[in-house]
Amino acid sequence: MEPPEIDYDAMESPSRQIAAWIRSRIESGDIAPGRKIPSETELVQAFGVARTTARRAVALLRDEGWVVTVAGRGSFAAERRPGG
Amino acid sequence: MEPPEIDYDAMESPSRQIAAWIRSRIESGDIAPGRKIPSETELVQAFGVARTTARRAVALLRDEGWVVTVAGRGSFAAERRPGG
DNA sequence: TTATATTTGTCCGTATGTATG
DNA sequence: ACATACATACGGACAAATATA
Repeated sequence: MEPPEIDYDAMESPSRQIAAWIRSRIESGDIAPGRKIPSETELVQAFGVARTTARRAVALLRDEGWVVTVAGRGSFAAERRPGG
Repeated sequence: MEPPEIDYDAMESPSRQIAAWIRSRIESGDIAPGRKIPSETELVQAFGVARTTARRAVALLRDEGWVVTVAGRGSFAAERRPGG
């Protein structure tokens, strides 16, 4: 699935737009539970954003319970949906 | 028994996946107490990983008490299970 | 004793990925 | 945006321990 372009005129921040895209991939099953989501570097390249922005997007998903982060390895789709 | 393929997108690191495979062989009795586990070189060939990774897998099992290592000879399934 | 092969031990450096300040 | 640290993996080189011919 191709990442959408960031809309810098939108009310939603770039980091939230990226988070929403990853979240939709998890919800649709494109990224199955326990599977790796794109790395920060890959998000930077795919969306053309700063690393900080990519990190914030992943942090949002982590705070929401959508992903689990393992230091040195990456972030992975949670085994169960938040509130599931 | 054929070694499983390493899943590089899984949450579990390659070294832990290899350790889990060896551990299961010991637990099932496939590798009896005192018997030799695969050498680092054999693990490298079987899983297609670097020796560093194979060594880490064995080190994990050693730390957990599943195997005993003898320099120049190899690693062997412990006589008794960890915590047994 | 010497030589060779196997296996583990110990370094080196490079790359990737996340954590923290 | 940057620097540093940590975790993990890859690849290579050589040493030490062990076993066998």
